[in-house]
Amino acid sequence: MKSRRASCTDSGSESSEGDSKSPEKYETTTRRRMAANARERKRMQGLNTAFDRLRKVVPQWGQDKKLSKYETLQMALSYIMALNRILTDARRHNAPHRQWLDLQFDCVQPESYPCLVRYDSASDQDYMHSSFSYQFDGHQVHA
DNA sequence: TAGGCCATCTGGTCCT
DNA sequence: AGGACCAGATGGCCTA
Repeated sequence: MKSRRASCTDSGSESSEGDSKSPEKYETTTRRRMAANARERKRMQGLNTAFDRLRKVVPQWGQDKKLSKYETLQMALSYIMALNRILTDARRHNAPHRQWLDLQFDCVQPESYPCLVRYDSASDQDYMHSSFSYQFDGHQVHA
């Protein structure tokens, strides 16, 4: 792991704030801050692990450079929409394996994932529509 | 060298 | 009280 912020110690309390406190209070505050920093690092590492897992299942079209976090989210959104569209079209055209497709289709409906897809407002819906097709370096997922 | 991306620290807020 | 989550600030690394 890269060590950033060489000027900042892990205590993070190089300021003169502690000067006005008793040594005990200062020590307690410092200890809590260090613990909080460690938790935050761990939380962010978990978040980055999740981003890495997402990158692995999202199309990259031969991009040698890994997608940024923002690009990963946009690509995932478009990718999900595209897959949904495929299922919808296949179902509409009465494709072979209709039963199987119906099952898959039901599984990807928004009501099956209320925690993942929610339109809390009209603006949310507008945002979804505006983000529907994500363009990345000339590539685009049409959905 | 500027700009993009990222890791880390930090203080605030909310929740248990 | 303490942990989780969040957003702002800061500074390092990398690339065009």
